[in-house]
Amino acid sequence: MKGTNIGELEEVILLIVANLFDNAYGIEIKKEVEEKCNRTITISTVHNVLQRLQEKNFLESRYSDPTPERGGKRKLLFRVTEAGQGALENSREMRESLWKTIPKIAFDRS
Amino acid sequence: MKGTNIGELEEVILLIVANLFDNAYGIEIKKEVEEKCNRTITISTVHNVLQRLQEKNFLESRYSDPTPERGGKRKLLFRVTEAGQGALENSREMRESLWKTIPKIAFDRS
DNA sequence: ATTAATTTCGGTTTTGTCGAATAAATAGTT
DNA sequence: AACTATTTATTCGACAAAACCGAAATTAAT
Repeated sequence: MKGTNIGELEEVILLIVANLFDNAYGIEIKKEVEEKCNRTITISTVHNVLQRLQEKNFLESRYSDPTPERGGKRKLLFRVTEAGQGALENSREMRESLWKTIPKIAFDRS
Repeated sequence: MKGTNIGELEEVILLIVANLFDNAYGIEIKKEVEEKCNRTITISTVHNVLQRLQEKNFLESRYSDPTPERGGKRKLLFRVTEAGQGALENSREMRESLWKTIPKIAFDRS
């Protein structure tokens, strides 16, 4: 991959960020990935991917204000960029077009 | 990933193998990936992924007879296994469900 | 100080990638 | 028939990028 492509986990995290809308930050994203995708993932992995996605300009981020709870330090909030949205739509369309042309017999087992 | 997960390229190659039905072998797969996904890829990459997919039991293979053309040596033909089909369906459903719940506003830009 | 929520750092394994080597078949040449 | 190009294919060995984790650092509230 030449830096412009999008990996499997990158794609789901992009999708999760879009879903989380204005509460998309590390820990919340980790929770959603685990729930929605039925898989475990560490917070370090999430942040690692988030950073790569930002370097590729598929995500942008800003810091929130700290919340008034114990340990409530400021959060790094993410949002999908226009480029990110484009990448998401491209891979969706590409895969759907492949699904459409799979011959019926392909999945028959004898 | 503990060997049971499926990468981005692994997924498209699985899809292409299903599409190619009974002519799914290295070079043909390479051509299809390049056409359908609008990206370049070497034959070594294709074979490498094919092999991993087989180790994961998402693909099975058999040798064809040689074809009667110049250099027409036997081909290694691939077919998606039941497990492979399952993996494909799972990731499709997972992504579609994420798409469905993205709030309308998420992709609005101000 | 201590505790809690969050992100950052350093490193390992798995996936994605390629160039070059090898194998097997046909066509042409001697 | 035996050899040697040429063509279609797959295998090998190596490296880069993506996926992954444990532990350290940071920041706010108690």
